[in-house]
Amino acid sequence: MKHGFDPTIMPDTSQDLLALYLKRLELRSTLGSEERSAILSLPAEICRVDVAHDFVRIGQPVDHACLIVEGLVARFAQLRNGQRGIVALHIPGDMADLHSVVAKEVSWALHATTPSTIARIPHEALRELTRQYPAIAFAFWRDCVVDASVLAQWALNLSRKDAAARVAHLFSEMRHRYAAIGALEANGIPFPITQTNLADALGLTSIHLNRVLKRFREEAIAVKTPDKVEIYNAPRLAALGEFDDAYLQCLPDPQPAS
Amino acid sequence: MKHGFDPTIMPDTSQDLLALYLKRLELRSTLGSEERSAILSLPAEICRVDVAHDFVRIGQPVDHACLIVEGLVARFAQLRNGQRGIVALHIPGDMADLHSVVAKEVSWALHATTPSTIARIPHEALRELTRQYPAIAFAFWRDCVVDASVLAQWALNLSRKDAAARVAHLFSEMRHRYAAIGALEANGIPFPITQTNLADALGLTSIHLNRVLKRFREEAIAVKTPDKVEIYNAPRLAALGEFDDAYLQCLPDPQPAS
DNA sequence: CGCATACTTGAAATAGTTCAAAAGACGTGG
DNA sequence: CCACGTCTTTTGAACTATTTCAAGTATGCG
Repeated sequence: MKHGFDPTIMPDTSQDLLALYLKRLELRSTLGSEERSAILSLPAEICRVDVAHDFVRIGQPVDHACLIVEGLVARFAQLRNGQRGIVALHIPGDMADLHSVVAKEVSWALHATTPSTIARIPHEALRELTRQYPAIAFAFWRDCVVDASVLAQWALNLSRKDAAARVAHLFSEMRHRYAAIGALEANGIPFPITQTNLADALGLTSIHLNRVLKRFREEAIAVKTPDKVEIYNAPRLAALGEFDDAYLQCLPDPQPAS
Repeated sequence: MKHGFDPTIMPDTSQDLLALYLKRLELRSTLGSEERSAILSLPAEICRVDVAHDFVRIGQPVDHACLIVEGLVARFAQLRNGQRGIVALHIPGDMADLHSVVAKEVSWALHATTPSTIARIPHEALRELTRQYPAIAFAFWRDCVVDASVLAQWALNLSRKDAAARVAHLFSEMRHRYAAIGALEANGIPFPITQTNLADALGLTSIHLNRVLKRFREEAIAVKTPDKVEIYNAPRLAALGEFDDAYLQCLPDPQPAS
């Protein structure tokens, strides 16, 4: 396991995985039946990835994109000098590095914050689909644009909001995204990440984040446990973080997943 | 001029504009001769835009993308409550809102920080090109990905660097980008932006930015004037900002424009 | 049971903000 | 061409959010 992979191939479940991804695409794009079945026929190789392990590294050439099937994955931007920071978090259904299909060079790392499952989809298969179906090309391109939109929102948070608002915004965003894939839990969301990693993503020290979390706990707004965030006052959280879901650009809404 | 436009059509120069854009695309993508001439045949409507005026507004439906021909344009992310901040700066040759070709909703505003010239290219023409030429679809998609890469880098700057490093990084980035379009001046770069707007983009108060600029002036690193930045010590600036051009993802380099 | 990692808390230091105000640039109309 | 108002830049001083340093308490794993 020198790459941190356990590249067990499980072809019988790949339909399910791709259905997950298809559902994700259809959150934002309209596809015809031919295009749908083309997506569902993509080849996929399932891997388990270790926690705290970069399964995509800077500089390393890649010939596949990673669909998150289960778990939580952090995307790190990294400078040549090694300095790095989390710039995005990916949940099941996200194709974490769709960018790599068209990017010359991988300029980020992917890292599981909890033991996770990913599906590796060959770039060439994705490219072939975009050549055959312009609608799929648009859907991929659009998903990259939404990813950029999330990033822009995040830059806005970092530059203008204080610590509490940033935490509140991120919790609200994750809540919205988990809701979109039908994974809201009774009173909260899965969020298996350490305070250290969370602080990194938020541009805070873990010490300061800890104090903010303490405040949220004391004021019964939200409680972070190792694996999840229990949200007791979602409206308050959204207000604190000045959260507005427009930037996630979902389609009018095909009814909330029951 | 109720829209702040002066929609003078100058068809005779549109070849030049599109050549500018083609050159930009070819910085990162390889195109065949058929594709090249398709780009050069795009329809374009030239407009002058007033300084300090949003020529693309949130919510406003758009049916065209804006190619910056001359000047400097800021992209603002904006919340529904009106709070906004600069998340990107665009120089000539940039298609500032290529995203809008595939985005359902425009979630940012474009605003000229100096009197500028833009060319409006109809979405439908751009879409038609991507349907006909997969290579062009890849090139557009790739440019959006690079835009996201710049944004990720910027998020990293905001979350981990102090004021001086952020200023130094932005100056270094702009220098690199102006160099790529062959617009480096003798001892500096064009940068027609007020300290207030620059501070906004950097996530600083204009007061603090002013003190950083003073320091750079005193230490003979760089001097900001209303219209430009004179750079006296580019290596120092790059080191201070820990600038590493990899994220701009240009191709191996077709020789620096003389 | 012991070691490593994650979390929590306190106190001191500081980068950056806020408030306040003056001095310089620039265009407009008298 | 000068006076005026507006906008930008510059500077000072007080304040505060966040970091840094330091230490202690849980928690989980071999």
